[in-house]
Amino acid sequence: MSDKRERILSAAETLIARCGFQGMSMHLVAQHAGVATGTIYRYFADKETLLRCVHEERMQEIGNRVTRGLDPGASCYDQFRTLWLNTIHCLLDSPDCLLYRVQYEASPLFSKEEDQELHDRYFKPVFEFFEQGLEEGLFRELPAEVLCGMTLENLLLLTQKHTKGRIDLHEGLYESLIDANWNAILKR
Amino acid sequence: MSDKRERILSAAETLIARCGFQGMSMHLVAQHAGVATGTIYRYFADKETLLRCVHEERMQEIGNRVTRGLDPGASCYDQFRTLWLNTIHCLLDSPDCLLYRVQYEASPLFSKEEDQELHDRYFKPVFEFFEQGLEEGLFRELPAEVLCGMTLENLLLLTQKHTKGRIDLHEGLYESLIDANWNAILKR
Amino acid sequence: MSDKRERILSAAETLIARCGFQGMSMHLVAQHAGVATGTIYRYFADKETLLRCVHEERMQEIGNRVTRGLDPGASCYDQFRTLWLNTIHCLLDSPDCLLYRVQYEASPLFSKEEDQELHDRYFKPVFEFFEQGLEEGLFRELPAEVLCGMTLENLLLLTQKHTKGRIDLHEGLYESLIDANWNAILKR
Amino acid sequence: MSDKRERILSAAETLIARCGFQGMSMHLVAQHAGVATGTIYRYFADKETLLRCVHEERMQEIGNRVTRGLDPGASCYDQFRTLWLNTIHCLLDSPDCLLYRVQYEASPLFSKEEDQELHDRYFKPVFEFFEQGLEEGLFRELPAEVLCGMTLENLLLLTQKHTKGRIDLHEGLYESLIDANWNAILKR
DNA sequence: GATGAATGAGCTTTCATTCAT
DNA sequence: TATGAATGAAAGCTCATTCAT
Repeated sequence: MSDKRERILSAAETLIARCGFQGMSMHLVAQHAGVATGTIYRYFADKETLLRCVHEERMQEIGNRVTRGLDPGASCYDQFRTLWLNTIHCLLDSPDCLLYRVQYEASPLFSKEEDQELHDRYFKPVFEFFEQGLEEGLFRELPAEVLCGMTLENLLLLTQKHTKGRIDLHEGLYESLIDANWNAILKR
Repeated sequence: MSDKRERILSAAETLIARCGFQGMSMHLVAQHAGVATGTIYRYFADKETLLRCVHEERMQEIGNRVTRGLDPGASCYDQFRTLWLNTIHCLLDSPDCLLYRVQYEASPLFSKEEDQELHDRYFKPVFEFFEQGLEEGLFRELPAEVLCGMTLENLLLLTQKHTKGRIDLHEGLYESLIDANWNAILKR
Repeated sequence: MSDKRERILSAAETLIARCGFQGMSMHLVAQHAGVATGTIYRYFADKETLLRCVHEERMQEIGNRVTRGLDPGASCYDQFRTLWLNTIHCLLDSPDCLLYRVQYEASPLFSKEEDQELHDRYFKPVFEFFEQGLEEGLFRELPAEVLCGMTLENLLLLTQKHTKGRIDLHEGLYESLIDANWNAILKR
Repeated sequence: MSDKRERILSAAETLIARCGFQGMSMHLVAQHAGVATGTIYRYFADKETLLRCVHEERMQEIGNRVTRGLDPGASCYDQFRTLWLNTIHCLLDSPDCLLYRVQYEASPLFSKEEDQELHDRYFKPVFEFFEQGLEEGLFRELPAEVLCGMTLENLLLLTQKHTKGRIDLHEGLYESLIDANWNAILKR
């Protein structure tokens, strides 16, 4: 039953976040998942493959959460709010995912091509939103990737600071932050 | 002679950048530094300590580069431009440093307290700048850490995208980016 | 149905020849035989037993081929020719079999007693031939095993050299080789 | 001190002979040699390299023993006797070496080219002897490799039978065996 | 101080064998 | 009977660390 596959993936994610990429030993993953070491290899060819699968699964999940409820017919600003709030909720809910992603992308496993493909697959609606705003002449003439980086991925840094305890990201700040990010990309 | 200490630190730095956090073995460091394996342990208690020292060195260097030429007497906007340009140059010059930092901060070595201390020590002028702007009522009423995150650390993401080849960060974009970041934090 | 037993034995044989003694995994055998892993254990107690059975099958087959067409009523020299030609044809036809046997006999599986028994069972006519020649006073007074070793098993070495490409064993050499081997054992 | 290298090689050889090629684990080798597992890897890159080194060392040793005291000025028959006696003594003295060699040559490690090179290096005088006999018109017109196989390597089989307890190779048989082998290759 | 050979715990991975279905 | 997912001992190998020189 694929229940085991899930448990292995989940155990791997947790351990990477907790012990770092190096600290994630297959033995530990097996223990946390409640299976024998050999069992992991029934589901994943090797450690690298397991790591890649964790990555892809998480990317998909994040993509889904960030674009949830996005209505292409709504006003540009409303769509922006939806994306922004989805993003911050997603990031605050699963801080492990941050630690994991950052390590994955810094590791030798990571390849530009694969990354591009995953983004295209799971974050397409996000980029389409920014492209649309550009076409309407609403946003600064900067690549959609840049606009996205300055307003949404940006939140990765803030939530990391929050997790580290250096800032306190409470709801009271959201409106000001949304406004700040919106003003950053608005054409003047 | 502390010449050896320097060579060890430098070798470690190079190896982390080249082979990743995991690829940096003490044996390799010794070889690159031209010393015996055991010699490293005269200068650093263990691998963890060596890694921490490399980290601190890097933080100091980056702090220096980012605040270089910052004139507290200049106009707020001019100071902002200086910080912004210093930051982007620093990040584009040493993309390895990004990969390194990200791995370090995600690793179990990293502690909030130590991190706070390093920031206080090496990035004080940066935070003082934002504090000053806040006092003058020029910036949005958000924590200095947040303002800094949205405008300078923000560039970490953009340069990472640049390195990955997903955007092209040429000088032609700088003015628009500075303007975007400046507008983000300006009180309205 | 014992059809499965046959398929398992055959798969094992093929795999040993192709991948070597070490490369033969039970899983692979099962796959090649088109049965489940566990099924093998219905027919053979364990890997060792399977290996022993493959060995015995091979010995029997070789025994059959070597003694094929041997006529106890024919002249001693004619019988010798028959054995010699059968042997070289058998060895050249299945060079894998050599590699297999050599590995088997060198392995801890191999026991003197078992080996003796197999020889008695499958190569009896060969030894009887040499015994008969001895009784007739035709051959040197050496143990039949020695006579056989010097003239027939001997060919194992030559065919191995042939397989390794160090000599070229073409039919043109056969008469001279038969003559050489015959002269070796002839009493003078 | 290279004392350890010797101990490791020797332990490996013994274990291969005793437990078979597969039974020789690096852990066991380390134990028998009285060193730590990691120590083996200071002297040999990996298991394969260790195995190759054992092979080469033994080939050299056997080459030396077989050609010991060979006098190119002596009569052809005397030289033959020297080679023959050297060979049988060498083979009977170190039966491990047989088990080892046979397994090595049957393994995937073995390459024709490497084998050829080792033979050229360590058994040159043996082949030169047979070549000389051929030039003098003394021997049958068969490749030197074949003549050597029929008379000397041939003894490998006999000593194996001896070790297995199927024949008893005592000195009383030597003269008859030498004569048999000599007659086999002599031109008539 | 400096060396680097030696250590051995710990890593990833394989595979003969079992057993619930 | 037959299955094949699951097991876990054991394999080859690495590397942070020590210590006799």
